[in-house]
Amino acid sequence: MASVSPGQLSPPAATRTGSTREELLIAAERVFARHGFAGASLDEVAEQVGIRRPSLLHHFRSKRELYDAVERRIFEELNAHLTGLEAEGAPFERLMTLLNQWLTFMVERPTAARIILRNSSDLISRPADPVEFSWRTVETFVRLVEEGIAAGAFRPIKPVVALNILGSAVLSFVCNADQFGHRRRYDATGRAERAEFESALRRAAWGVLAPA
Amino acid sequence: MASVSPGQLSPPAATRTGSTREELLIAAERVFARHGFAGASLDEVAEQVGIRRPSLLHHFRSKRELYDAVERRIFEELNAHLTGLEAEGAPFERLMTLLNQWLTFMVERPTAARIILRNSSDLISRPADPVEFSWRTVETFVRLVEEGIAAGAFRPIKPVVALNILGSAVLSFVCNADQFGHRRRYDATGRAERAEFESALRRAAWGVLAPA
DNA sequence: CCTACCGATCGGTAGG
DNA sequence: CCTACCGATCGGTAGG
Repeated sequence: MASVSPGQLSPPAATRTGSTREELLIAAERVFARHGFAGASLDEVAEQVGIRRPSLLHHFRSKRELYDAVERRIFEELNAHLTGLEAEGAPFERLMTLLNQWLTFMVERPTAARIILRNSSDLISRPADPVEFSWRTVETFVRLVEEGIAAGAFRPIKPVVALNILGSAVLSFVCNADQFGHRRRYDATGRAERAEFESALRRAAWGVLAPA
Repeated sequence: MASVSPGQLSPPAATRTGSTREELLIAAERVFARHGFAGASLDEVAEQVGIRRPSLLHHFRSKRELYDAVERRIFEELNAHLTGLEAEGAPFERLMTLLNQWLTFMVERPTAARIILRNSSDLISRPADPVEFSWRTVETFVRLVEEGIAAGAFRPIKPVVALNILGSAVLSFVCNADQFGHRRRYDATGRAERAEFESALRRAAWGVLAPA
């Protein structure tokens, strides 16, 4: 399967690291994040890897399949990034650990944040169940909230209400850095900006969840 | 300009209320909300009004111009929907008035919520300044926060941080009703659901803004 | 991994 | 307001 065709250029990835499939997923995440599913073109993805579209379609049989693989990969790596949630800490601290790990992941990977946020605004992107890939992420959050309620540490709130407020805040912080006009632009990767947001997010979470 | 062509059917809008331009804007908002800018087709918009695409392009010279008109209309009507903000109430109550009016508007007009939320995930949709249409809405929120800070009623927080958390919460509440899987589906127009969200949003806002 | 090709759909224009 | 048409681009396939 090793290619020996002479016309191989592969300008983007110097020294050709990783498998072609992996390179395609990375390029596709970038392209889907920028243009959305409908606006993305397979030609652009293939070009970034230095191959042609039919070769891409040898690895992924359709645009939908490529998109699904990108999304699955994002949530797998997000979940793999989580640690310390099973510990015996206080429910609120465990929830903030989760939120801060989400935040770290999204800040370092804004393409993922864009793709996940778009899931909220795209009605029909998912043919079947919209949680096909995100359910584990959602369940982790919901479980922490439910355990906190059961322990009397949180008020009895519907977990998705808290998720709507706190989860979308993380995504918006990352995605909106350039969306409020040049006068209000900020750097989501900046230390001070992150610290201010993290502390505001913590206070929001406490307001939402603190027992009455 | 009154059309007398015999092939006129106009099945969607019975009794032909409103101008064609107005009908096009309504249909376009629905189509753009569902498919996004790239995924929307002018044929679908025209068909919903009972005309052909070239006739649509007589009213709006391009897809971009149509989209811009939809977005401008949304923010105009959102701003027109606001009342009681100049009153002499406490800063926090004025801010909650604003947020609750946003919430009412978005719940009653989920197509607008979807289009605005997509502005966060679409990087390149706006050629020039991303706040071309939303700046007045953003400024209203920012001003209320700044006045609250000046009055000592709020802690000194960067207004966009509060906007990221509280504004996106409103949009997510409306847009995510069906995005957490059928087991966690909710009705964003329901009285109880709204009441629970509104109270959680208020507590989140207080957590974010309350003086240290 | 490629070239060559397919049908479908797109936004937009010409002209009346 | 229409029909007819334009070039461009799309996802996907054939075949090697």
